[in-house]
Amino acid sequence: MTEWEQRLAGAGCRITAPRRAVIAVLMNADAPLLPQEILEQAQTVHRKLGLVTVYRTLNLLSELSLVRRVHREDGCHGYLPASAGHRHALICRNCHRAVEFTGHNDLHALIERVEARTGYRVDDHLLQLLGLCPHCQEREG
Amino acid sequence: MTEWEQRLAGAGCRITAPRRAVIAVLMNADAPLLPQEILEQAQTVHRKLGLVTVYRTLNLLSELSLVRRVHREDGCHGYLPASAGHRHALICRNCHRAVEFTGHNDLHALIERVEARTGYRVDDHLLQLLGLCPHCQEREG
DNA sequence: CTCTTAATGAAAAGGTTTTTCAGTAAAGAT
DNA sequence: ATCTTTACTGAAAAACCTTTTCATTAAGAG
Ligand SMILES: [Mn+2]
Ligand SMILES: [Mn+2]
Ligand SMILES: [Zn+2]
Ligand SMILES: [Zn+2]
Repeated sequence: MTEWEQRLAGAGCRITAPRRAVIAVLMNADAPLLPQEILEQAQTVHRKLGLVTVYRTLNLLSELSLVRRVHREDGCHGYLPASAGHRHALICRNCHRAVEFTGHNDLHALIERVEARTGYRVDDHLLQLLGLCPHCQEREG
Repeated sequence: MTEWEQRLAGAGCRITAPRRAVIAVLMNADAPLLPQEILEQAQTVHRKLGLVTVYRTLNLLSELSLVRRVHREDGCHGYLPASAGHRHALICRNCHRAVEFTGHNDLHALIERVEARTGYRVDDHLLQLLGLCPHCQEREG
């Protein structure tokens, strides 16, 4: 039983074959995957898997903070395995490989300045970085 | 002729009644508007306006950096009038009133640290803050 | 093994955004 | 003011993405 499956079980959820197939695909993903892409890859393991179950499993894994949802310019949402704690995603705009980073200090300072200037109280944020990974820099430069 | 209309004309675009209606709504917006909301408000000025033209005008205004697109948790995109330069949006999660802020210094420092740690070259980012505006803090606290 | 009910998949619905295309009107030329 | 060109428009349809519904299945406790 993987760590993710233990977390599911701990939350009172059943460990089913469809969920295992989705988890197997997501756990090793190094780029954000769309629900449709997850379906196609996971169906090689569990042929009967349906797209609805992919969406339901993604919602479940998101609630457990096992995956992170990233916003794409085209309006779709991709999903990545998430380390524990509050992290953000940096995504290669060429090969889409993603890494996580913590922006805690700089972001906290920024948020305090903005709060002081605007009078707003900030309690959440959305931060994603986009660029070229080392590999794609070589191929392009 | 408004400033926005001058920018459109300068880009070689025609100033039409549908576009004027969309612009009139967006120019004075203080919260992100959905295309459907823009349609409804703009139709009080130009009855025949269609949703397709709202989308087309939003793309046009985005390209000219006259409006900024904000990402909503529900997956839709709202649109706000945008000041010149690179700004970000801070949105009240209660009344949705939005203000802009510049995150230049803190964000630049953060990005340099992330570049050094990951080897990625960062060339774009997505940052939005969410919280309570002063008005809604009073009503809630 | 039996039982309960959470979970599943197919189909349908819901919602947003884009494409198509025939008709319209903006704006430069006459 | 009228003509001409063609960018622009709106209705309809298509293309997507995501959620809801509901009859069926199977996980896992007892
Ligand atoms: Mn988004
Ligand atoms: Mn953060
Ligand atoms: Zn790359
Ligand atoms: Zn507010």
